[in-house]
Amino acid sequence: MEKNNIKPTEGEMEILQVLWAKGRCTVREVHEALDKKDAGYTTTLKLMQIMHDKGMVERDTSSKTHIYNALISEETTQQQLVNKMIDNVFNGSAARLVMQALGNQKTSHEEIELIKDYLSKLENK
Amino acid sequence: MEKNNIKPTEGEMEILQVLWAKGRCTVREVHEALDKKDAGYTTTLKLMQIMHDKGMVERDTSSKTHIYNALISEETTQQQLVNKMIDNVFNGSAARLVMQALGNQKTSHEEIELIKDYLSKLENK
DNA sequence: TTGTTACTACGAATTATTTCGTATTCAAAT
DNA sequence: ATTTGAATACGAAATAATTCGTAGTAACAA
Repeated sequence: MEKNNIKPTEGEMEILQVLWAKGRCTVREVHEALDKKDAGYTTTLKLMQIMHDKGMVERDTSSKTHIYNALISEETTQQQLVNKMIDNVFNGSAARLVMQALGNQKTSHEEIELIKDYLSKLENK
Repeated sequence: MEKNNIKPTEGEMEILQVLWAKGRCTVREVHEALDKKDAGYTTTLKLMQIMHDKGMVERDTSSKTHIYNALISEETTQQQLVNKMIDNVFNGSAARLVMQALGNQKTSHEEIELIKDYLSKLENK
């Protein structure tokens, strides 16, 4: 039984996005990177401290300005959230999620090709 | 500008699932149908009343036992949630969500064929 | 040394969500 | 008629998540 109850909140997801994209970051860097800076700096700080308590991120406190780094992997987290959505929202059918995802979004031709290749690979294994 | 800020909570989603699957239902029917009956009957009741306040469901109160019915469509709701997830979790790439969804779930051969057909249709329009 | 600035720590207010207890009402059975 | 059972209404507690204010501290420049 693994410790797999990591369920980032919405606010935590925003921060994880930044950490995954940019790697090691200070709180300020994360805060600046957040699109919707609807909240103040200390809010971002507090959130990241909570994430640290939860073990989602690690931090280097050797200098005054701490450096944060994601500890949970992007892939694993995405997988968990997708599986949860398939379950909660699409009654367990991955295919229905896929079609819903592709139907509405304007997906580029290249992306579609990419997916078809991927599907072929899936079939042949 | 439409009124499109419907963001069902997790609890609300569970109830909507039931209503979408079974159509018009009493509170008791919904409550029984909920897998994880971790909460009592009045919790389900209260939740459905709140959903009514929010305009997510309608209800027929002509008899003592009220009959509830979903007002927001399954498709629209799924679409919103998927789009949100593409944004929040997959940095805007629908293709990455799709692959993640298919990679891990054991998707049947038929489902994959279905999706490939769907993609072909998408391309030819 | 003394300010000034940017940072962390952290308690607490605010808001959202879930949960339950209790009062009340209606209907059906006794 | 009275009791009993199942339903609704609704306030309020419990829990979760976000937000902010303020205090303290380190670094660095004047």
